[in-house]
Amino acid sequence: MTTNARGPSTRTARTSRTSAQEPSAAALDDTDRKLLALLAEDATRTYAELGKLLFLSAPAVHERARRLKREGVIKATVAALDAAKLNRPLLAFVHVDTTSWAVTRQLLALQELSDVEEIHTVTGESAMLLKVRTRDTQSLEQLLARIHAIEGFTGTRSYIALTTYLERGPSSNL
Amino acid sequence: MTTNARGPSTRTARTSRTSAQEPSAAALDDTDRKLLALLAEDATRTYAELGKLLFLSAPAVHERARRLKREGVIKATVAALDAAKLNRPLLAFVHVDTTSWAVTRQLLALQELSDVEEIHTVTGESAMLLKVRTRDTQSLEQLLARIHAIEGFTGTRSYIALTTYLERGPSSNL
DNA sequence: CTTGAAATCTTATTGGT
DNA sequence: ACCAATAAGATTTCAAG
Repeated sequence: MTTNARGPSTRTARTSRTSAQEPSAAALDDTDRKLLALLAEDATRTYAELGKLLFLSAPAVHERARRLKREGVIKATVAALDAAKLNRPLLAFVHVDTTSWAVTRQLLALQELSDVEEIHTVTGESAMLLKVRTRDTQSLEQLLARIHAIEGFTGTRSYIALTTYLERGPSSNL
Repeated sequence: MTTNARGPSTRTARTSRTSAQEPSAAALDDTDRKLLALLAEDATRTYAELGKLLFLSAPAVHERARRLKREGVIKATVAALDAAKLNRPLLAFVHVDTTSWAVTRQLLALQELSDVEEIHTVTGESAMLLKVRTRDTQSLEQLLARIHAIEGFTGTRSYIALTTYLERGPSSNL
């Protein structure tokens, strides 16, 4: 009988149907979450390196990664670009107050603009929230002018970011 | 003499010093921007495939990608995770009104929480803006309670996202 | 799941145009 | 600056325990 240094009773939570998860939520064990955290930080690591960090073999890591991609937990592997280096140092959050929800469709046309990073409908006094990144204040003004050209909203309020202390994607809890 | 189908006079804007760019901005030509857009969308493509799309050879693409990483335009290559699959379906933007800037330091401790995705100081009536993603409204309430435990702020206003129509990172203009 | 190994593909480099 | 070809390395897949 061989002693297993990395835990003989590693239960896989995936196979246990103890609690019915929400429809869109995936069943993940601690190793999955640790792997996701590592890949969310740097996806260029080799499976051998990941295996070392996770105390697993390379093929095992590969299989997990494949499953997570297939299940959609990993949506994509993308390059994270530096906005400042792309001549977009000005980050702003724009609240758009609309009178009717019909205006929403008009605002969706803004996703064509590369200045616009996020478009959400939100609760509260404003109906929509935009995260935009422009070259300078003039570019921001042009964008606001374009929004103002659309009929059916009360106005906009812009919050310009002075310093960004943290900016990352969704991370797994562990 | 051979006819070059992909444009014989492809000027490289990199070598021309026509306009003094801002210190942190990198000099990029159209091919660079197109490459960045492709990598920002899907970084798992092979250099051969990228070469096809850019009408370049694999080594040429590789050299450009290497330079862009070295210059910091490409900060990292990361896995984009699905927040809903990670049991974080609730997205909210929290405006924090503070009386003094000294409170900023306290709020920076929040970056330890995996719920918090972004922390900015902003102009306008509120001093700080947080982008948070929680499992449910109760988790959001706990987070807000933690913020309220800090002294020296007027209050918070939360905007809960109902639908996210667009969410992407910084993209290159072309 | 692990180990080991083989096949395939990608990446990195060299020299040449 | 790009291309072609080579060399090196990684990923992926398979088999056996």
